[in-house]
Amino acid sequence: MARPSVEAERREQIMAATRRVLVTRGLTLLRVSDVAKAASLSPGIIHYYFDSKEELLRATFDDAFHASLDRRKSIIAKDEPADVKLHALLRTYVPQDERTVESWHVWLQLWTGALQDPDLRNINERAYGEWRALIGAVITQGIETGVFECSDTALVVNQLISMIDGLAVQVLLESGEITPDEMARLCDEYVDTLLAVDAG
Amino acid sequence: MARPSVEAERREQIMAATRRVLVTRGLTLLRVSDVAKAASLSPGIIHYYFDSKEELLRATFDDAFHASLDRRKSIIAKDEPADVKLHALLRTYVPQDERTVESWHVWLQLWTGALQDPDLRNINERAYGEWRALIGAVITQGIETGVFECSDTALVVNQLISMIDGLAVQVLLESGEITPDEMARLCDEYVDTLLAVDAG
Amino acid sequence: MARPSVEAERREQIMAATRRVLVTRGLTLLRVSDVAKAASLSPGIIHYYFDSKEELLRATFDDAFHASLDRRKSIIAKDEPADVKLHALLRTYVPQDERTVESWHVWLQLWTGALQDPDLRNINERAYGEWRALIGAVITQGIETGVFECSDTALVVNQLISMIDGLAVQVLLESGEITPDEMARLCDEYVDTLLAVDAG
Amino acid sequence: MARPSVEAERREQIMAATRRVLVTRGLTLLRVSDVAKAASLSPGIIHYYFDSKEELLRATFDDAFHASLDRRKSIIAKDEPADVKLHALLRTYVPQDERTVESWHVWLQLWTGALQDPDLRNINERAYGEWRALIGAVITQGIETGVFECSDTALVVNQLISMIDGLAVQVLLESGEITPDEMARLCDEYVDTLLAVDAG
DNA sequence: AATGAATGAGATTTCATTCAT
DNA sequence: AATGAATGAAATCTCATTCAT
Repeated sequence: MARPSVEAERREQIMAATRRVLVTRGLTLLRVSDVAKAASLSPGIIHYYFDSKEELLRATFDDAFHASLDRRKSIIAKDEPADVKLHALLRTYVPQDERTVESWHVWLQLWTGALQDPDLRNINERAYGEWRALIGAVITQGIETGVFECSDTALVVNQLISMIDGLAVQVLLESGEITPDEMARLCDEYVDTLLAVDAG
Repeated sequence: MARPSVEAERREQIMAATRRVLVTRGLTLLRVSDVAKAASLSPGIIHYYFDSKEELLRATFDDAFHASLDRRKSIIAKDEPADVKLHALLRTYVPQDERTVESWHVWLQLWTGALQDPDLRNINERAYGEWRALIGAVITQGIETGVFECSDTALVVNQLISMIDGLAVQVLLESGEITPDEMARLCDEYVDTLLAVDAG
Repeated sequence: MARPSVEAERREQIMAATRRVLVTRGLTLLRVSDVAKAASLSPGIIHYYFDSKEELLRATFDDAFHASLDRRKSIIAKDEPADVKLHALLRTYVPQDERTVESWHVWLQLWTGALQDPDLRNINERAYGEWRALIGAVITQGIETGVFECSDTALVVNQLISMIDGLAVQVLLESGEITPDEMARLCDEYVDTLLAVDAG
Repeated sequence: MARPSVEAERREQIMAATRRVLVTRGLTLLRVSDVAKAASLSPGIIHYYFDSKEELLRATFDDAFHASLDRRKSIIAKDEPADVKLHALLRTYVPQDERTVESWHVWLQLWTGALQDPDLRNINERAYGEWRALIGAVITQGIETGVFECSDTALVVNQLISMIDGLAVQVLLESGEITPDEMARLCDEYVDTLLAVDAG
């Protein structure tokens, strides 16, 4: 059997390096040579696998979004009560471990890049669609199983997702007020208040 | 009599141009020569008033934050019921008019810049402190005058601000789901639900 | 009586400032604005008195040379024995006091400038002609009055002047070996050995 | 087999070009792009091998000093009488051939650069230490073999070196009086007079 | 596949000079 | 006479991209 193409592996290696450089230097200061160094490769080879710096970034953003989604999908696939799953899902958004911090950095850089780039806006749009569906599914399941009560699921989903985004930014910026724990608490409280069965 | 120093005026002119370029090109693509052109000035003069590109951006971010704050302060200084003022305040955050869109662009670029720059993180930290105080004051006034009911003001303030931030991002990215109107509705609903007098 | 033109005074003020900047920053790094600052004037006025930076430097070099010469002429005009005058003259070349150090800085910058500029080479040529005549006159006087003995005055003059130049460079460069005192000693010894009456 | 690193060769190529530009334009007017053109390279590559213009100049000065020293060492290593070697050595300092002229240009630029730069002063200090040792060794050898007579070797060495420096400056500045031949004669006469065996 | 040297366009920054006041 | 703001050409330096090996 032919050895599986090194291409996929090398592309992943380069995108992983790109994510790390996005954390350490940000989109504005990112150089192709930084990525090469972070991947322990030569600058030249980057352009063998990616047509341009722009293409590299687009691919990295797209890849990061799919990886994030897959991670979350595995949580809601579990056979557990909806409220347990929702709180577990919320935890995965708190930038505490290195991987989550990295994901958020990539995401913030995507936002600013997307302000000027329709392709990146497109990635953002698809991503948010998926996330709304994901969280919406858990809430719906909760309503059906009687652990949640909610008259406007879409509204809660959008409020919750935007709250998560805004809180994550402050955590990343090392806000004294919004620590990772406080972010978790604020999200939990929102869910408990808005979706409580005996709220009425 | 000495003519009034042109310095303050010229600095403001350059920072206004910087804000416009931040909207059209973003932080990553912003060139000093773009700013000069936008300000109808020669490239050299930018460095006469700002030591470096970095310094120019820092000053622009700082200035934009103070201007934003002043605009909002004038709203809550008015002699109106707290709920009216709160909803009016929320409206000022919806990126609908050009000035608000510009403010949000500047703010998003500040976030990503701040991820790598302690000075910018500092500006963010001060800004959020002020905004929490501002919104907190309106809610407190509402509680005292009986139009709001709330057991944990700080929690609501933080949830509300983060929700605004997250929603604004999606509006700027031209999300099909989160339009300016929808952003306004989501904020209004949150306030009406969480601070309603007869919520219990 | 009309107040004497401010022009001569202002030109001297600017050239003095130029000399100071030549000491602190050197020819390569000298900026017109540095000179203006050192003279407590605005950058614009420099070009009112000097057509260009080049002209300013040429004038400064020329002026410095004449001032140096005048200072030395006053020494040999004194009514003293030739050997006393020669040793006194040698002392004035040792970069010990601030004015002499400044003169030498100006002179070294003239050398490097002159390597590419015929006008400056011309100043150098005239200056060395004058200095040879000056020192030659003292030695001749010494021979006539019997305190010196020398068969080739021109040779000694040229050896002595070049030695002074080479030693001054090392003193300015803070050589550990060639201190100001050592420079003085080396010059004195040369004169005492080469011009001694009973040398034969 | 790995091709031999191009780095050493390229650096030497660039420093050689730098020396040529120092001759034609001098330190003040030297541009990185001039060096690139003189080396038949693109401007960008200069900064690939040297961090900055300043670093390039420092390296060039350092390299030139070592090359000069090596050239002279090969002379005194020969098996010849000390007086022959000393006169041969003196000849190498007369700016007659292109290479010697270039060396002196570089050296004069080093002096003026060193007036403001401790690193360059350090190079000068080391260089003069070596040169004193070199000439001192030849004179000592001459004394031991009976061709020279001298009671204070250090004094003669310092007088001779400074005389060489001062004379070379005037030759470079195309003095009518100090031609290359006259420089050689003045040095020879000094040595013959001061080190003559039957001087006493 | 991979390297890393090389290119060259373009960015920031500097600064002599000009000019309105 | 003098200021200092403004210009604009040119300098240093950066870096995406190419290419010979």
